Amino acid sequence: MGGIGGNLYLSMLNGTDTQTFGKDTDINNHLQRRKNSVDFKMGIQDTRLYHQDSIQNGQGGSALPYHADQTVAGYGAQPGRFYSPTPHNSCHFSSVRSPTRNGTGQTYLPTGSEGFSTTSKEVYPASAESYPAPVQHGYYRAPLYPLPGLQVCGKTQALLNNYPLWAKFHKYQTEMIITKQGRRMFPFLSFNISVLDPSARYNVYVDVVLSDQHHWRYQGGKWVQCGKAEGNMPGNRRYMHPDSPNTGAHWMRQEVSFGKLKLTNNKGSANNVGQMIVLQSLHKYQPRLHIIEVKEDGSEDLFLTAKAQTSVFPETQFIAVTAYQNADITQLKIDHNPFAKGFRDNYDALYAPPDSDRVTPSPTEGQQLLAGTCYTQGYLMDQYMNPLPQNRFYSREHMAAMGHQTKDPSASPHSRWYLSPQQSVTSNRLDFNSYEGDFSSNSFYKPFPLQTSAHHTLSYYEDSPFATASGSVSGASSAAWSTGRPSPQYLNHPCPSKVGPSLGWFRPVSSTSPGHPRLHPPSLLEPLRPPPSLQDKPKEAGVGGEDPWLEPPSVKSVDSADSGLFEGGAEGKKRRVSPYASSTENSPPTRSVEVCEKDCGSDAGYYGFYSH
DNA sequence: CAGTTACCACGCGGTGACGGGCGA
DNA sequence: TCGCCCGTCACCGCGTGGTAACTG
Repeated sequence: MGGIGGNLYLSMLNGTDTQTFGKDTDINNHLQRRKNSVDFKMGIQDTRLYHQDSIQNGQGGSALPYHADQTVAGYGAQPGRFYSPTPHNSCHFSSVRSPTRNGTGQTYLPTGSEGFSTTSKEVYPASAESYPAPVQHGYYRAPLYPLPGLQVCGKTQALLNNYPLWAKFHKYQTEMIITKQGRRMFPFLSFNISVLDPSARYNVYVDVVLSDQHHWRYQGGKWVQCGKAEGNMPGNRRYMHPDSPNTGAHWMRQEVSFGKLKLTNNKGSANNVGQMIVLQSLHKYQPRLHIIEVKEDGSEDLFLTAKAQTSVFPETQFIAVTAYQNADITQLKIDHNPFAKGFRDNYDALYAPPDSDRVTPSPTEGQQLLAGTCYTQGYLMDQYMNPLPQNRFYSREHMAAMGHQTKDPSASPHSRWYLSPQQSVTSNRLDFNSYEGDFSSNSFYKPFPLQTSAHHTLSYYEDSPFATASGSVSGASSAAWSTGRPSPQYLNHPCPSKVGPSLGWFRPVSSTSPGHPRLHPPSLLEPLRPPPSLQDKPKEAGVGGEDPWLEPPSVKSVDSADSGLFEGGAEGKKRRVSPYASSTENSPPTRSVEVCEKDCGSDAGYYGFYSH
């Protein structure tokens, strides 16, 4: 077991700033030293430090060494269980972890006894029925996990970066299209990995296993089980991250994403076998993240393999389909996947259900929001918390009328509330070789201030808007929120407090709600809270009225012209500015730059994620 | 009839060709 | 005049969901 003997375990989540504490006094001392550590404060005020041993003990482990560290945090987690169900933090996780539509055992619990094989035998062994969730899930003690989408296995922490989006899909039972030529996942899997040995080498890969032994069918607006799953499905079900093998430092340095992973139903496909995972339609699958230490030459050592870490995020469960069944899922995909933008403009008019049935907020709802906030574009952002279709609610003229500088993404005082960590992705993502270089050059893409790696010392905070405890954020400095990790939505995750304003997705876990006096000095987190104008806004009612912590219903993202790729020249002439080059001019070197230089020396285009 | 497949239009970014401005 | 830099434009490829035709 990879426990650390009962020491409280604090991590900045980026793995480069992890410390262990033997005593509470150590924590307090550390707190003094690290006043600005938002993560840390979260841990303190919620007394939800990671307790490795407890976590480990909660797994009900396996005799197999490999699975000894397998983490199934959150599996079968019941509403309010993932989070501390304390009054001030009454967890709305239930709204995230949707119950199955048919009431059957969606929260199928892997026991960790399955192996790596790609055969059907790796199906989670027991039936759903055999897993009365309250007993089966690995973490009975709720408070141990302060962050959804975070899993600690052994020493390693894996954070599901786009957790909110996954959760949003999960709420409606995620469907993933599979085609013969392979279809990318959306949302895709993206993790932040921490607490690895920086010098050791690891393979990081994802496999997809059957989530249950049932065949599913969509009937009457619900997914219902229908017969047994077909076993012994041939084909690859493992996708090795192209950077593998690589050092722990490498994996921890950047986000590890699997955006190019493709799903196919073509069993005989010999092409791109390395990039494709073969699945069967109408079966429910569970992706798993594996981190295996390997030898210097990259080969897997039996002993090291035994220490492999596996993380399972139930929210990433999906049903493979050849055509979308649930219109809600279709709508979510259209709304969030930038490649589906072509379906956004007329979709509402053609297909939109009544507002009350909408998955995503109606224009009316969106218009209630402050305009002009999310000035990002494209896939990466959408992947995290995409705005609604860009054109849906706010025309550029409207934005201008609202007094926002559409040319300056950071100009909006509220923009950072909608900024996606996916922007950071552009500078901190590990995905194939496509993350080529510096996308953070524009000031808009400053590293996320919570990073405390060697690349980003706390001094960063001093320059960040958070250092100005006033909470007033200049447009320029607000950009600091635009990138990096961990994702704001983790730091401020869900747990929409009943007393709190909307935008719970961005609310600090810490609560300043009545009855729960602040246990800490003004936190750097506080500026994270939405500005008053947003706070005062009535809670958005999505479908079901419950994911206030997700992205705001309407956010204006911008096209390239507004994304900072262009800027006014000295002569007022519109001048194209390379998104990759400006860092040398006005922006301090960013982490991504370093990463770029160290790793590949190429530049990471924003959309480079999709480079081929 | 349910599920699968192939094709479609769409939006987007990347790329290269082309031309204009500017300095040597 | 030449070379360089930069901006504009068109084209291309990719990935997307929709849809009709096909299949078992």
